[in-house]
Amino acid sequence: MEIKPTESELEILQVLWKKGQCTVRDVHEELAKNKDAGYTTTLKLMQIMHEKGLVERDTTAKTHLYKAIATAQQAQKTALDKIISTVFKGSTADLVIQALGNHRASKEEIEAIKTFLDKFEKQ
Amino acid sequence: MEIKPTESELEILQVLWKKGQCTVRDVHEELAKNKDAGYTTTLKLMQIMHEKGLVERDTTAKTHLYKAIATAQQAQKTALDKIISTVFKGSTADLVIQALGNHRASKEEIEAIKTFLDKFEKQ
DNA sequence: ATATTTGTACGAATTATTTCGTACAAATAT
DNA sequence: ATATTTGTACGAAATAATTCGTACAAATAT
Repeated sequence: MEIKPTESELEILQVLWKKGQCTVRDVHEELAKNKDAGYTTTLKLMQIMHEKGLVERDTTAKTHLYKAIATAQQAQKTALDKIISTVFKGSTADLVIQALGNHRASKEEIEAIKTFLDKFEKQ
Repeated sequence: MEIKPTESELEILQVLWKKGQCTVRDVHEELAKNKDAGYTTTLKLMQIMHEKGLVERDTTAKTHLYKAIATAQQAQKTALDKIISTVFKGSTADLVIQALGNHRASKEEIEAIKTFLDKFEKQ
């Protein structure tokens, strides 16, 4: 399934992934920490996301509850596919090496990756 | 330096990175392979990119020559920073593992990555 | 019971992005 | 010399994304 949220929609999805089911207010409050926009803006965005099928909602109660439909994993895959093809000439290895070079990972992270690679190689 | 091209601008940058200095026609012809838009559309975009400082151009001759200002590497860094923070909760390791899991790399690529990690770890 | 608060709906303004037509100059072909 | 082709400039339309005001209903507080 293709998941192609806009910039602002992604901000909202992040909150939903982190906190699970949320009211508009929950999301808005969270966004307000780093950003400054009106409540109805968030509401409208979430309504649009619902129309687009990015989120599902429970309208049983007066205060609606929203939930992301795609998992963070799916969004991660889409985002990776896109940048690998647009800025990394299709090379996953390039991306990995850049990523490790720029954002230095901790020893534990490096170990985790090596373990992963070993396991991977055995197939 | 922050490099934040739009979707279409990125398509143009890809061509410039691949081919180096280009005329509008060069770029347009390349884009036309996968996409279908008018010549003046490409021209206009490249003019806007010039205004924004994404490309530089040589207007000595009648036919102008364009060149990307940021390197592909810089754009790669920006793109990585962004998705690591937006979809990978800040974890580079998560990104690397996802990337390797989804798009299986060849044995050579995996070796390259392991070598890189070893070298990296020694510091 | 009434006023205030908290919520949704939705139209419309604003801003960003993309697309293209038209004007016109320079170069090239006939 | 003149017509055609190839190029830039630029305004403006079309589309997409974001923001917000206003209306109104339900819940809560006074």
